Amino acid sequence: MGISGRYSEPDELPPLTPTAWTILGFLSIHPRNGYQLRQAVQRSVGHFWGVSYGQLYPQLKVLRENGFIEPADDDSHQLTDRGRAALDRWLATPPAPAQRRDEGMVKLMFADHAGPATMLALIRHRRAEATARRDVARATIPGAHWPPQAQRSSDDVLATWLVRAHTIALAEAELAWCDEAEATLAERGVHPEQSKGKNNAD
Amino acid sequence: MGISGRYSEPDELPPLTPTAWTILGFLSIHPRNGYQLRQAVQRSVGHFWGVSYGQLYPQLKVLRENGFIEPADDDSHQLTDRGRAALDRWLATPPAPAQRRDEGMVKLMFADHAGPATMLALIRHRRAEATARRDVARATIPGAHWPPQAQRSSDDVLATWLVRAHTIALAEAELAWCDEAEATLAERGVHPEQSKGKNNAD
DNA sequence: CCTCTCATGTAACTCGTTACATGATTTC
DNA sequence: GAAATCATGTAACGAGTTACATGAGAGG
Repeated sequence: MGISGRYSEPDELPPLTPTAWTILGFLSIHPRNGYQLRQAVQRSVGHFWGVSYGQLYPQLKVLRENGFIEPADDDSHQLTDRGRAALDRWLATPPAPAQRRDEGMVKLMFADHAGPATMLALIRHRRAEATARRDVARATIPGAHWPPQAQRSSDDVLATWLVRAHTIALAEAELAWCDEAEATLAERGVHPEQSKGKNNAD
Repeated sequence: MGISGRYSEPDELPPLTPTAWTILGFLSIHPRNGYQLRQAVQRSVGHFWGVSYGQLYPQLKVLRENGFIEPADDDSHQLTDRGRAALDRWLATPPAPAQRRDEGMVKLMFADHAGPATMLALIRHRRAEATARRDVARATIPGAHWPPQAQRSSDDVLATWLVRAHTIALAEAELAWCDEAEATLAERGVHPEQSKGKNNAD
């Protein structure tokens, strides 16, 4: 609880969108322009947090109006003290429950009706996506994300390592589930070659 | 994918929202009214697919206008043949990529700056949510979801079993990650009591 | 010169949620 | 007869995406 610092407004946070806070977070590592910001988000948290240009520039404006960021020497945006303090308070509040929107899982829910081929196709689609996610995360070299002049030593590496490990762990769990699911289907006599649709490669 | 039947429109799907298709999917199991529909969705796919009342009734209307559902004897909605055919085609198309909106992970990304206590709090919050998810899924008895008169025997059970297994698998992976994360923090001598670290290499 | 990447923005739109409004029926 | 649950809807709002518009600078 006890935040002791006093700023122009008390303990409460301004009602920024989660995306605005995310932007603020990325700027807390080092100043960037909008374009670099977008790239950094895509690269590091891309598959559990998206920021489109349609959001990015308006939100940057909002952050500027709140006095949380200011223009740096070059054309990049940098955190102000107010911004840093606000970010800290945001980080200390419990996160909103994670949301998922998993259409593939919904389809699976009804796919038995459409036939085992459809079911298998869904599982393989999922496997392909999980594999890609895992491989991208594996290929990521921790600590090599940001330009050297902005390195903030081992702590940053820890955070990115945790995020990366999370991505890999969930992807692997997904893959294990795919194995299990396909095995269960096979057990029940369902095989890829059998039945209606031969699935063209997707 | 050889769908041979001919309906008033050719192979292409009408541009329904994913939510509308989901509703159609649930009605393909057995007729329900809006209220029951919502409950079923919440219970079975609640944490990767939400349907609010603000969407539900308008989408039911859309489905009705498309001739995909019709009123049953009681006040429930039931699938038409057209509806069933459309559902099958939808199921056969590749699912949209799964989306996530995981604020907790984003916070973690910047939490080292705010201090190890914040980091630990985030991990524990995540652990609590994952535990709850896993336990709810575990407590679910497969096949007991829907009224007996509508049982469609083993296939439906398979689908729900797969979904349930998926939920449990991902939740457990999340928990394993929490263990690992906390262990890593402990290894580095990071404990909740320590306050904000030294940063700023610049 | 043309194309690609960098860079910044806006307008229209979609999807979805929250909060509200209403009333019937059941249960205590 | 009060409260809870069942049941159906709508209006206002919010967040985010897509597509568009524009232009600078670099490299072929």
